[in-house]
Amino acid sequence: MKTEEPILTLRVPAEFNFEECLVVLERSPLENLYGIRNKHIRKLLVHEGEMIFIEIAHAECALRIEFLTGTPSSGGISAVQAFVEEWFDLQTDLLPFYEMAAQDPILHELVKKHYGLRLLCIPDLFEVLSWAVMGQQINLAFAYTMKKRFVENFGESFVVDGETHWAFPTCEKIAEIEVDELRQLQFTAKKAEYIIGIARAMANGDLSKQALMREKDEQKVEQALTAIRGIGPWTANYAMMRCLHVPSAFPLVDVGLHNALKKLLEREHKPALSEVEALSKKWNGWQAYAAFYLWRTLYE
DNA sequence: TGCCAGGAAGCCG
DNA sequence: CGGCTTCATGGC
Repeated sequence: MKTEEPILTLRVPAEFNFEECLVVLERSPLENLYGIRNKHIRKLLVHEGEMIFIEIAHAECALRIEFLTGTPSSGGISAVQAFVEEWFDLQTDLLPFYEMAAQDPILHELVKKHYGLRLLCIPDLFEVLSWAVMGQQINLAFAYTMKKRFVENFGESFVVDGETHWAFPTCEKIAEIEVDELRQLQFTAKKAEYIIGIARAMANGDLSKQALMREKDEQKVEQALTAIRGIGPWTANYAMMRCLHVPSAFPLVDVGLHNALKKLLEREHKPALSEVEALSKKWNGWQAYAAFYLWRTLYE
Protein backbone atom coordinates (compact mmCIF):
# COMPACT_ATOMS: atom_id res chain seq x y z
CA MET A 1 0.00 0.00 0.00
CA LYS A 2 2.68 2.43 1.04
CA THR A 3 4.54 1.70 -2.16
CA GLU A 4 1.85 3.75 -3.87
CA GLU A 5 2.68 6.81 -1.76
CA PRO A 6 4.53 9.59 -3.53
CA ILE A 7 8.16 10.00 -2.56
CA LEU A 8 10.66 12.81 -2.65
CA THR A 9 14.37 12.10 -2.46
CA LEU A 10 16.98 14.64 -1.36
CA ARG A 11 20.66 13.95 -1.79
CA VAL A 12 22.74 14.55 1.31
CA PRO A 13 26.38 15.67 1.51
CA ALA A 14 29.15 13.19 2.29
CA GLU A 15 29.52 14.89 5.67
CA PHE A 16 26.15 13.73 6.90
CA ASN A 17 25.28 11.38 9.74
CA PHE A 18 21.57 10.85 10.21
CA GLU A 19 21.93 9.00 13.50
CA GLU A 20 23.95 11.83 15.03
CA CYS A 21 21.13 14.19 14.07
CA LEU A 22 18.61 11.82 15.63
CA VAL A 23 20.46 11.91 18.96
CA VAL A 24 19.88 15.66 19.11
CA LEU A 25 16.31 15.40 17.84
CA GLU A 26 15.47 12.78 20.47
CA ARG A 27 16.76 14.74 23.43
CA SER A 28 13.37 15.37 25.00
CA PRO A 29 10.49 12.92 25.48
CA LEU A 30 8.19 15.95 25.60
CA GLU A 31 8.96 17.03 22.04
CA ASN A 32 5.69 17.14 20.15
CA LEU A 33 6.59 18.87 16.87
CA TYR A 34 7.74 15.57 15.34
CA GLY A 35 7.80 11.91 16.21
CA ILE A 36 10.62 9.41 15.78
CA ARG A 37 10.24 5.65 15.59
CA ASN A 38 12.67 3.15 14.13
CA LYS A 39 14.80 6.01 12.82
CA HIS A 40 11.90 7.41 10.83
CA ILE A 41 10.81 10.98 11.53
CA ARG A 42 7.18 11.96 11.11
CA LYS A 43 6.25 15.60 10.94
CA LEU A 44 3.23 17.72 10.20
CA LEU A 45 3.79 20.78 8.02
CA VAL A 46 1.21 23.42 7.23
CA HIS A 47 1.92 25.37 4.07
CA GLU A 48 -0.52 28.10 3.11
CA GLY A 49 -3.31 26.24 4.83
CA GLU A 50 -2.41 22.88 3.30
CA MET A 51 -1.74 20.12 5.83
CA ILE A 52 1.17 17.97 4.71
CA PHE A 53 2.22 14.99 6.80
CA ILE A 54 5.59 13.53 5.95
CA GLU A 55 7.90 10.74 7.02
CA ILE A 56 11.63 11.16 6.63
CA ALA A 57 14.02 8.22 6.48
CA HIS A 58 17.69 7.91 5.69
CA ALA A 59 18.52 6.03 2.52
CA GLU A 60 21.78 5.61 0.63
CA CYS A 61 23.28 9.12 0.26
CA ALA A 62 19.83 10.63 0.57
CA LEU A 63 16.86 11.52 2.68
CA ARG A 64 13.71 9.82 1.53
CA ILE A 65 10.55 11.81 2.16
CA GLU A 66 7.23 10.08 1.97
CA PHE A 67 3.97 12.00 1.81
CA LEU A 68 1.63 10.06 4.05
CA THR A 69 -1.39 12.18 3.21
CA GLY A 70 -1.23 11.96 -0.54
CA THR A 71 0.43 14.17 -3.09
CA PRO A 72 0.59 17.80 -1.98
CA SER A 73 0.22 20.71 -4.38
CA SER A 74 3.34 21.59 -6.34
CA GLY A 75 3.85 24.55 -4.01
CA GLY A 76 3.52 22.19 -1.07
CA ILE A 77 6.15 19.83 -2.44
CA SER A 78 8.56 22.72 -2.96
CA ALA A 79 7.91 23.90 0.58
CA VAL A 80 8.62 20.43 1.98
CA GLN A 81 11.86 20.19 0.04
CA ALA A 82 12.96 23.63 1.23
CA PHE A 83 11.98 22.81 4.80
CA VAL A 84 13.92 19.55 4.98
CA GLU A 85 16.98 21.08 3.33
CA GLU A 86 16.92 23.79 5.95
CA TRP A 87 16.15 21.48 8.84
CA PHE A 88 19.24 19.34 8.20
CA ASP A 89 21.31 22.21 6.84
CA LEU A 90 22.03 20.25 3.68
CA GLN A 91 23.42 23.25 1.80
CA THR A 92 26.42 23.89 4.04
CA ASP A 93 29.79 22.38 3.12
CA LEU A 94 31.26 21.21 6.42
CA LEU A 95 34.75 20.45 5.13
CA PRO A 96 36.15 23.92 5.99
CA PHE A 97 34.70 23.59 9.49
CA TYR A 98 36.32 20.20 9.93
CA GLU A 99 39.65 21.49 8.66
CA MET A 100 39.55 24.33 11.17
CA ALA A 101 38.36 22.05 13.96
CA ALA A 102 41.15 19.55 13.34
CA GLN A 103 43.61 22.20 14.52
CA ASP A 104 41.55 23.17 17.57
CA PRO A 105 42.29 21.59 20.95
CA ILE A 106 38.64 21.60 22.03
CA LEU A 107 36.86 20.78 18.78
CA HIS A 108 39.14 18.20 17.23
CA GLU A 109 37.83 15.28 19.30
CA LEU A 110 34.24 16.47 18.97
CA VAL A 111 34.19 16.54 15.21
CA LYS A 112 35.67 13.07 15.01
CA LYS A 113 33.20 11.69 17.52
CA HIS A 114 30.14 13.35 15.98
CA TYR A 115 31.24 13.47 12.35
CA GLY A 116 28.34 14.34 10.07
CA LEU A 117 26.19 16.03 12.69
CA ARG A 118 24.39 18.93 11.05
CA LEU A 119 23.28 22.12 12.76
CA LEU A 120 19.59 21.34 13.04
CA CYS A 121 17.66 24.36 11.91
CA ILE A 122 14.32 25.71 13.11
CA PRO A 123 13.16 27.28 9.84
CA ASP A 124 10.17 29.15 11.29
CA LEU A 125 11.36 32.47 12.77
CA PHE A 126 8.38 32.72 15.10
CA GLU A 127 9.04 29.22 16.39
CA VAL A 128 12.74 29.77 17.04
CA LEU A 129 12.16 33.08 18.82
CA SER A 130 9.28 31.74 20.92
CA TRP A 131 11.25 28.64 21.82
CA ALA A 132 14.25 30.73 22.81
CA VAL A 133 12.12 33.01 25.01
CA MET A 134 10.60 29.97 26.70
CA GLY A 135 14.10 28.68 27.39
CA GLN A 136 15.40 31.88 28.94
CA GLN A 137 16.71 31.39 32.48
CA ILE A 138 14.85 28.16 33.24
CA ASN A 139 15.81 24.52 33.05
CA LEU A 140 15.26 22.88 29.69
CA ALA A 141 12.90 20.24 31.05
CA PHE A 142 10.44 22.92 32.07
CA ALA A 143 10.96 24.76 28.80
CA TYR A 144 9.84 21.63 26.96
CA THR A 145 6.79 21.41 29.20
CA MET A 146 5.94 24.99 28.34
CA LYS A 147 6.40 24.38 24.63
CA LYS A 148 4.22 21.29 24.72
CA ARG A 149 1.42 23.21 26.41
CA PHE A 150 1.83 26.14 24.03
CA VAL A 151 1.68 23.93 20.94
CA GLU A 152 -1.23 21.84 22.16
CA ASN A 153 -3.25 24.91 23.11
CA PHE A 154 -2.67 27.06 20.05
CA GLY A 155 -1.22 24.88 17.28
CA GLU A 156 -3.01 23.04 14.52
CA SER A 157 -3.24 19.29 14.75
CA PHE A 158 -3.79 16.36 12.47
CA VAL A 159 -4.71 12.84 13.51
CA VAL A 160 -3.06 9.90 11.76
CA ASP A 161 -3.53 6.29 12.88
CA GLY A 162 -5.10 7.52 16.10
CA GLU A 163 -2.07 9.68 16.90
CA THR A 164 -2.28 13.44 17.07
CA HIS A 165 0.48 15.40 15.34
CA TRP A 166 1.07 19.07 15.96
CA ALA A 167 2.28 22.13 14.11
CA PHE A 168 3.79 25.09 15.93
CA PRO A 169 1.27 27.93 16.42
CA THR A 170 1.40 30.68 13.82
CA CYS A 171 2.33 34.23 14.73
CA GLU A 172 -1.09 35.31 13.44
CA LYS A 173 -2.79 33.09 15.99
CA ILE A 174 -0.63 34.21 18.91
CA ALA A 175 -0.91 37.86 17.88
CA GLU A 176 -4.58 37.63 18.84
CA ILE A 177 -4.31 36.07 22.29
CA GLU A 178 -3.83 37.81 25.64
CA VAL A 179 -1.22 37.47 28.36
CA ASP A 180 -3.63 35.70 30.72
CA GLU A 181 -4.01 32.80 28.30
CA LEU A 182 -0.29 32.08 28.54
CA ARG A 183 -0.16 32.74 32.28
CA GLN A 184 -2.53 29.80 32.65
CA LEU A 185 0.13 27.61 31.02
CA GLN A 186 2.67 28.66 33.70
CA PHE A 187 4.33 31.26 31.50
CA THR A 188 5.61 34.20 33.50
CA ALA A 189 3.91 37.48 32.66
CA LYS A 190 7.09 38.69 30.99
CA LYS A 191 7.52 35.64 28.80
CA ALA A 192 3.88 35.91 27.79
CA GLU A 193 4.34 39.58 26.90
CA TYR A 194 7.54 38.87 24.98
CA ILE A 195 6.06 36.06 22.89
CA ILE A 196 2.84 37.91 22.11
CA GLY A 197 4.86 41.01 21.25
CA ILE A 198 7.06 39.03 18.87
CA ALA A 199 3.96 37.46 17.32
CA ARG A 200 2.37 40.86 16.74
CA ALA A 201 5.57 42.30 15.26
CA MET A 202 5.73 39.38 12.84
CA ALA A 203 2.03 39.41 12.02
CA ASN A 204 2.10 43.11 11.13
CA GLY A 205 5.28 42.79 9.09
CA ASP A 206 7.65 44.74 11.35
CA LEU A 207 9.70 41.59 11.82
CA SER A 208 10.29 38.98 9.13
CA LYS A 209 12.77 36.25 8.32
CA GLN A 210 12.93 37.43 4.74
CA ALA A 211 14.00 40.94 5.71
CA LEU A 212 16.55 39.68 8.23
CA MET A 213 17.99 37.25 5.67
CA ARG A 214 18.47 40.10 3.19
CA GLU A 215 20.66 41.99 5.66
CA LYS A 216 24.23 40.78 5.21
CA ASP A 217 25.71 42.76 8.09
CA GLU A 218 25.48 40.35 11.02
CA GLN A 219 25.75 43.16 13.56
CA LYS A 220 22.70 44.82 12.06
CA VAL A 221 20.76 41.57 12.17
CA GLU A 222 21.56 41.23 15.85
CA GLN A 223 20.65 44.87 16.46
CA ALA A 224 17.35 44.48 14.66
CA LEU A 225 16.50 41.48 16.83
CA THR A 226 17.65 42.91 20.16
CA ALA A 227 15.62 46.05 19.49
CA ILE A 228 12.57 43.90 20.21
CA ARG A 229 11.48 43.58 23.83
CA GLY A 230 12.35 40.16 25.18
CA ILE A 231 15.12 39.49 22.68
CA GLY A 232 18.57 39.98 24.18
CA PRO A 233 21.96 38.93 22.82
CA TRP A 234 21.47 35.27 23.69
CA THR A 235 18.08 34.96 21.99
CA ALA A 236 19.23 36.94 18.96
CA ASN A 237 22.26 34.73 18.44
CA TYR A 238 20.24 31.59 19.07
CA ALA A 239 17.83 32.59 16.31
CA MET A 240 20.67 33.62 14.03
CA MET A 241 22.37 30.27 14.37
CA ARG A 242 19.27 28.07 14.27
CA CYS A 243 17.07 29.95 11.83
CA LEU A 244 18.86 32.69 9.93
CA HIS A 245 21.90 30.62 8.88
CA VAL A 246 24.46 33.05 10.27
CA PRO A 247 27.57 30.88 10.65
CA SER A 248 29.31 33.23 13.09
CA ALA A 249 26.36 33.51 15.46
CA PHE A 250 27.30 32.47 18.98
CA PRO A 251 25.20 32.61 22.17
CA LEU A 252 28.06 33.68 24.42
CA VAL A 253 26.25 33.62 27.77
CA ASP A 254 24.60 30.24 27.15
CA VAL A 255 24.79 28.11 30.30
CA GLY A 256 24.78 24.90 28.27
CA LEU A 257 27.88 26.00 26.39
CA HIS A 258 29.59 26.85 29.66
CA ASN A 259 28.77 23.46 31.10
CA ALA A 260 30.00 21.72 27.96
CA LEU A 261 33.29 23.64 28.10
CA LYS A 262 33.66 22.96 31.81
CA LYS A 263 33.35 19.23 31.13
CA LEU A 264 35.65 19.21 28.09
CA LEU A 265 38.30 21.32 29.80
CA GLU A 266 37.96 19.24 32.98
CA ARG A 267 37.47 22.32 35.10
CA GLU A 268 36.04 22.59 38.56
CA HIS A 269 34.12 25.73 37.60
CA LYS A 270 32.49 27.04 34.47
CA PRO A 271 34.83 29.18 32.34
CA ALA A 272 34.62 32.96 32.62
CA LEU A 273 32.83 34.81 29.85
CA SER A 274 36.11 36.36 28.78
CA GLU A 275 37.58 32.91 28.26
CA VAL A 276 34.55 31.68 26.30
CA GLU A 277 34.79 34.76 24.13
CA ALA A 278 38.49 34.17 23.49
CA LEU A 279 37.81 30.55 22.53
CA SER A 280 34.99 31.52 20.18
CA LYS A 281 37.22 33.93 18.31
CA LYS A 282 39.39 31.02 17.26
CA TRP A 283 36.34 29.44 15.64
CA ASN A 284 35.97 32.42 13.37
CA GLY A 285 33.21 31.96 10.84
CA TRP A 286 32.09 28.65 12.36
CA GLN A 287 30.96 29.68 15.85
CA ALA A 288 27.43 28.45 15.25
CA TYR A 289 28.62 24.95 14.36
CA ALA A 290 31.09 24.99 17.24
CA ALA A 291 28.27 25.85 19.64
CA PHE A 292 26.06 23.13 18.20
CA TYR A 293 28.77 20.49 18.56
CA LEU A 294 29.43 21.64 22.12
CA TRP A 295 25.74 21.26 22.94
CA ARG A 296 25.89 17.76 21.47
CA THR A 297 28.20 16.70 24.30
CA LEU A 298 25.41 17.37 26.79
CA TYR A 299 23.06 14.79 25.28
CA GLU A 300 24.79 11.59 26.33
C1' DT B 1 15.23 22.28 50.76
C1' DG B 2 17.86 25.39 48.35
C1' DC B 3 20.28 26.19 44.36
C1' DC B 4 20.01 26.72 39.73
C1' DA B 5 18.35 26.96 35.03
C1' DG B 6 19.94 27.24 26.88
C1' DG B 7 18.44 35.49 30.12
C1' DA B 8 16.49 40.10 29.77
C1' DA B 9 14.87 44.44 31.50
C1' DG B 10 15.41 48.14 34.54
C1' DC B 11 18.15 51.03 37.26
C1' DC B 12 22.16 53.47 38.85
C1' DG B 13 26.55 55.71 38.52
C1' DC C 1 29.05 51.28 28.82
C1' DG C 2 29.38 48.07 32.92
C1' DG C 3 27.72 46.21 37.06
C1' DC C 4 23.86 45.10 40.07
C1' DT C 5 18.98 43.81 41.12
C1' DT C 6 14.64 41.89 39.99
C1' DC C 7 11.78 38.84 37.73
C1' DA C 8 9.18 34.19 38.30
C1' DT C 9 8.73 29.17 37.82
C1' DG C 10 9.86 24.27 38.15
C1' DG C 11 13.57 20.46 38.15
C1' DC C 12 16.50 17.85 40.71
